[in-house]
Amino acid sequence: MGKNLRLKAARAAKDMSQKDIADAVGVTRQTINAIENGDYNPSINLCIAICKLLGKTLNDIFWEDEENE
Amino acid sequence: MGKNLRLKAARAAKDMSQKDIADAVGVTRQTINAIENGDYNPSINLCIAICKLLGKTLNDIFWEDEENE
DNA sequence: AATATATGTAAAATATATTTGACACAATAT
DNA sequence: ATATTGTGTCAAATATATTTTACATATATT
Repeated sequence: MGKNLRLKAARAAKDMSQKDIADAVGVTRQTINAIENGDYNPSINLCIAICKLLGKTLNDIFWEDEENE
Repeated sequence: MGKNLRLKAARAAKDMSQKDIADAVGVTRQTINAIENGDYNPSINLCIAICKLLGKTLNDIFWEDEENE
């Protein structure tokens, strides 16, 4: 899978580090790093928690269609 | 967690059984059943596969906001 | 030069998603 | 009556997400 640049951008927009996100949603820094780098396949609940923290929706960050791919 | 009635409805709209969905996305019937009944926390890739199969987006089926909750 | 923060990565352990096999029940068809 | 399809559920096994610990590099700071 490719990198999740939309996540990286949304995080940058909030000026939060990977560790900030991790602490806020209750996972480790490595998990957030792996998601951003597209290394794996997180659970939907984790995705939802990240989206809510960043003020985005699932489609904003994790859905790929014509507009963002 | 509560039941995922939006998934159940989208499936009904396509006249597909739980097993039909399961076979099409490559998981077992029990997994689809558990997701519909809100028993657990599927991976985002599985959610995406289900959405694409049903012609819906992540927000349609798995995102909870003011409109659908 | 030394310290701190942010990121990338890896191996082993643990938690949990998912499978497999099974049984039950209701509705429908033969 | 019995066979079939769709659903709900459960226990044990397997696959994989996530944690823990650790090391490396780059950048900024004192």
